Order: sequence, then C-alpha cells, then structure tokens
Amino acid sequence: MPKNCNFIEKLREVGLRPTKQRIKMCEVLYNREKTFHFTINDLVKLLSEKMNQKISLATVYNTVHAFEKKGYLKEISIDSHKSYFDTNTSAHHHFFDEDTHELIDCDESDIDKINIRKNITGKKINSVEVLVRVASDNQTQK
Amino acid sequence: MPKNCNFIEKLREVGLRPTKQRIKMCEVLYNREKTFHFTINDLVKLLSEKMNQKISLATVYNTVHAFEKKGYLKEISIDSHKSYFDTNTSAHHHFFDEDTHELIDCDESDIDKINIRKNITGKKINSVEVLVRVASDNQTQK
DNA sequence: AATCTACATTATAATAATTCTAAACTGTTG
DNA sequence: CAACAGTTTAGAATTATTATAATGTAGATT
Ligand SMILES: [Mn+2]
Ligand SMILES: [Mn+2]
Ligand SMILES: [Zn+2]
Ligand SMILES: [Zn+2]
Repeated sequence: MPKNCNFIEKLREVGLRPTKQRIKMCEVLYNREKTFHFTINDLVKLLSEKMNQKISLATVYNTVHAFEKKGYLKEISIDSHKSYFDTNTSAHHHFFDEDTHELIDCDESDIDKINIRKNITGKKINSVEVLVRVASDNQTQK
Repeated sequence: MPKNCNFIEKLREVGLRPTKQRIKMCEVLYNREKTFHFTINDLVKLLSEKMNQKISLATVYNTVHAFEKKGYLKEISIDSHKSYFDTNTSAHHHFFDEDTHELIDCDESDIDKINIRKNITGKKINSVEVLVRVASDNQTQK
C-alpha cells in the first residue's frame, strides 16, 4: 500500500469497508517512509500511544488478518511464540537480531537468487524465504 | 543423538539425570532410521499410543526444552501458531507442505550454499535457513 | 434526510499453547 | 540405606489468539 494514498479507495478496491478504525490503521501502517515489521502488541501500542486511537484488540486482530488476506500485509514466522507482520509484501529475505528481537529486511543484492533443485511431485513452490539469525559478536570472544 | 546408543550415558554426558521419562523420550525420538519433525502434541501422542507411556505434559515440555538446550533437538519456526521440533540438529533447509502441514528436509544437494553479502556491524551470523513453502498444484489450474 | 441492511466493532468469554508452582518422588553420592 | 539435589506431576496461571453476540455504522434505498 503506497504512502499517502487514498486509503478509502484502496480499501474499497479489495472489498473492505473504509471504517474509521481501518483508515487509522492504514495511516499507522502505511504513511511512513519505509516498510516495517510489527507484532500485534506493537501495533496496539502504536495506535494508542502515537495516534491516540483506542481500537479494540479484536478489531486489531480482525483487521490485520483482513489486510493479510487482501495482500496488504504478510506474516513472518521467526519465533513460534510471537507473530510478526510485515508491511513489505514483496518476496524478500530477513535478518533476525536475536539480541533485540528485531527483523531487518534484506535487499535483492544481499543474497543471490536461491536455486531449488529438488521438486516435490504434484506440488508447486509458493515461496522461498531465507532467515539469517544474527547475534552480538562480543559474547564468544573478547 | 545416534540410534540405539546408550541413552543413559548420553544424558549423563550433558549433565541430565537419566530418569525413566527422559530415557523413554530418547527411545521415541532417536531409536529410528531417520530423523523426524514433531510438535509437542505429536510427541505426547507417540508416547502414549505407541509406547504406552503416560508422561505429564509439563515433563514433555521440560524435557524437550532441556534436549533443545543441550543440542539434541532444534526448534523450527514455520507457523506462528505451532512449534515444530527437529531431531536433525545439523544445519539444513526445509520444505513445508502447506496442505498437509508436513516438514520435509532438504539435502545438501537440493539448494546451493547461500552467500550472504550484507553484514551487520557487531553481529555474527548464527544460522542461515531456507524455508520453501509448497502446496498442491491442482488448485490454480485444472 | 430518514430508513434499511450488511458488515464491522466491541467487550467479553472461550480456547489453545505454554509456563509456573509447590508438593511428592527418585537418581545419585557417600 | 540415608540425605540431597534435581525431577516429575497435577493443576493453576499466563499469554496469544479466536469466537460470540450485542451494538454500531457505512453505504445503499427510499
Ligand atoms: Mn495468524
Ligand atoms: Mn519454545
Ligand atoms: Zn520484511
Ligand atoms: Zn529438519
């Protein structure tokens, strides 16, 4: 979803009613320079602290999943104990900082195209994603 | 952990008391031809149905995490709603069948070595893992 | 502009996965 | 065979997520 676009139109395009809550959520998620990663809790905090919007937890869940289904968000699995979402919905790889629990996007140029030589009969490849886990260097040696 | 090895010794080696429950769990997990993937629920079922062992859920969780910490199991993140564990603790990649929710190991030869060109200051790479999501082919076209 | 209706929001309850607690139990050491 | 530290256990607590059902609202219809 592009920055500063007409969110009302964008929502209508995919058959979602442009309600107050959904528009606010679009503003928080998409009116920024760069795409970003968040958990549901991050998002609830952003909405209440930065935007002064109290949106019920159920609505945040519903809306995030609605946006996901419509292709405006992507869910990222890193940690089985927490769901991360990504406003960058294009195919891309990630670094995950195990110290800060922060997700960082890889550029195209950071990792070569992955070539899959195996193929599973009757199955098509939906996605190929690389996760690079990193952590502070100064633990193991001084 | 090798098949049919002396689990009592193996447990002692890493400072875990070889209790009945832990030994049974070793047998279920490691006395088989191939490594495999499981969820906590799978494991509880295996123990109760195949082995006729009633081990409390808390102990299964504790033991799986103890084995994980000692490097005898690895946790795999695929689906933020469920934890998968792997008895294959070497670095390897996975296919995930989105129809059956089954994890399949990749061989070395299936995917070329991944070359990471970016490096994050002060951070070292702990792991590089590829997840290939596959699904039935006969959905989109006849 | 008032009314209608399908869809959305909300508070709250329910469920599921996981972790915690504290008492009973057991492997090891001497 | 004590004694003790570590382990198991049932059940409670916690956390993340989803379901429910009453209320609200966007957008169409009069
Ligand atoms: Mn989800
Ligand atoms: Mn875990
Ligand atoms: Zn991303
Ligand atoms: Zn595996």
